[in-house]
Amino acid sequence: MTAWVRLMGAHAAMTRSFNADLQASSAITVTDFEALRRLAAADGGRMRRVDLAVAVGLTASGMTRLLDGLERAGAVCKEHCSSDARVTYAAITDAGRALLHAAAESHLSALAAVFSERFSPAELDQLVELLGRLPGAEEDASSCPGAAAED
Amino acid sequence: MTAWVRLMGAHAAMTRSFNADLQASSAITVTDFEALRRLAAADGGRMRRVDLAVAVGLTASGMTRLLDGLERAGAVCKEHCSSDARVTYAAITDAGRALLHAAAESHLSALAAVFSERFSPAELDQLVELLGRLPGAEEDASSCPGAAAED
DNA sequence: GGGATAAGATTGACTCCGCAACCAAACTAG
DNA sequence: CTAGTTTGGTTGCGGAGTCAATCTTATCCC
Repeated sequence: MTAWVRLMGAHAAMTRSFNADLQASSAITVTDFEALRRLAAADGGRMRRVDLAVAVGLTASGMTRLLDGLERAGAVCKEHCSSDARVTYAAITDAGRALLHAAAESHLSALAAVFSERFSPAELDQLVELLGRLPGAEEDASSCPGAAAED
Repeated sequence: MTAWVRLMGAHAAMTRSFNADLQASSAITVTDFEALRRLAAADGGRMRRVDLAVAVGLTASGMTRLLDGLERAGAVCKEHCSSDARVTYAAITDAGRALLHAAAESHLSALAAVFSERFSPAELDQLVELLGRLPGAEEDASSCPGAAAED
């Protein structure tokens, strides 16, 4: 139970801190950042909205709202799938990549600082491995098998 | 960075799941639960609102709102401090203890299940220790030195 | 083919909670 | 004693994200 309490505390504190930084420097949230990062890394710079949602740990409706914001900001756009009219892709735009790049600069170094000043590389590996066993973690680079649908 | 991503994912998934359970069984959230737990464990069943806020990882305003809810539910009440008119204590009521007890039944076992089926006791210790180094964790049983004010 | 069922996506209403601004009480000087 | 500063606490406003309901398109099965 202590593990859960500490995880909650760490998440709350770090999220608040990183959100404040990102908000000030790029007007985005940590979840926005994570979504952009996933899109930028995805094949073709786009993903189905559902897949993106589970990747970043949101529900489908949460993803709709998050993408509303990013779309208003011009960072992503919708693309339709010709083979299945139900799906719409979220695709990162050039402006979105620029935004991500600008935000990454300070965010990634802040992130690295927090962890590297507290853990040795071996300990960090340990932590990553242990966290990966929890539900909802490990939605990493996998789960994109049928990513090659057309337009 | 993977550690941060996994922490976010695990937090999102587990919070949603636990919240759903607690909401259904006792009409409270995981944060409510944590606050009640802290109060029940505190000396005299009460804490200054600020101290409680940092203990559960909220801001002062978040704590005001959370306690509004618990007070409406009759689970906590306010107590004034005679030696410092600024502070109000949050004190757990008998109804609050009953609520906590009822909620703990299923919540703690769900919690134990999630962790025990994924980690050995030694690994769990490891995880607790590593998480404890992160900012915002470790707001545990310490930090209540001057808890013996009057009235 | 034609109706049930499922999957992707969106919307409305709601909760939680943070920030910034604020008030009041308490220390700290000059 | 009075003026500034700090600390505890609350409130207006707004953002983020959930759930439940809904709509549309696919798929399954007879």
